[in-house]
Amino acid sequence: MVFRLSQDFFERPTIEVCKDALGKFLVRKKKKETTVGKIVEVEAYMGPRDKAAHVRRGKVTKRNRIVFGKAGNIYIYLVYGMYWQLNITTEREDKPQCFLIRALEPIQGFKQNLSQKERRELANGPGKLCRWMELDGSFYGEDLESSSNLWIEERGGNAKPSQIVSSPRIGIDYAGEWKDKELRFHLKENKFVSKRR
DNA sequence: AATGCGATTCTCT
DNA sequence: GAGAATCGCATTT
Repeated sequence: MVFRLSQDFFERPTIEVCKDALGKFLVRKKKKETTVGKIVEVEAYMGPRDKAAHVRRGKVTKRNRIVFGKAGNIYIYLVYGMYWQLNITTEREDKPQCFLIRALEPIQGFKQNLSQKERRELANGPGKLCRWMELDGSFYGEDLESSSNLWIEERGGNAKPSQIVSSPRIGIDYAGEWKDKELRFHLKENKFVSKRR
């Protein structure tokens, strides 16, 4: 059975949401076609005490304000002047946390004559999956429970705990003692996880 | 008003 | 493995 995840899925402890998000399907309805990708890699950002998080120090800014809102909304921002990063808010308003989607296994919405390698390269990174699905700042604050353009589906079958691998997060070496915490989760031996270690 | 850099990716070596 | 691309935003002056 197939159904869209509602807010109560996201309004839970971020690490649980991360693990349960693996194996779910991100659906992006464009004007002419619909793209679908299986979520295979995510990272948790644990709020003000997390030195890698944008909400560290607990200060609300123009960029991070949506993280201080309710769960199940899109937090999307630009890094390095060119790459969008797709995050989803979790927990209640008093816990400004979120998770980053780092890689998708493309399921639908790409040329059928792609080579295995080309399909692997389509969404195996947080910037690349946004480029593929044409996600940008216009999606800031989008509500996954009610949006007609973007949502997450369960299609039966969740990832078993034995299939989930945890590791340190990517690209946050500045985060002090938070640098080594295993807050990155991906599906074991999945060929579509991002390259960087 | 100015500065410095990033939750990345690509190219070249 | 190193360096460039490229700009909005947070922080400092």
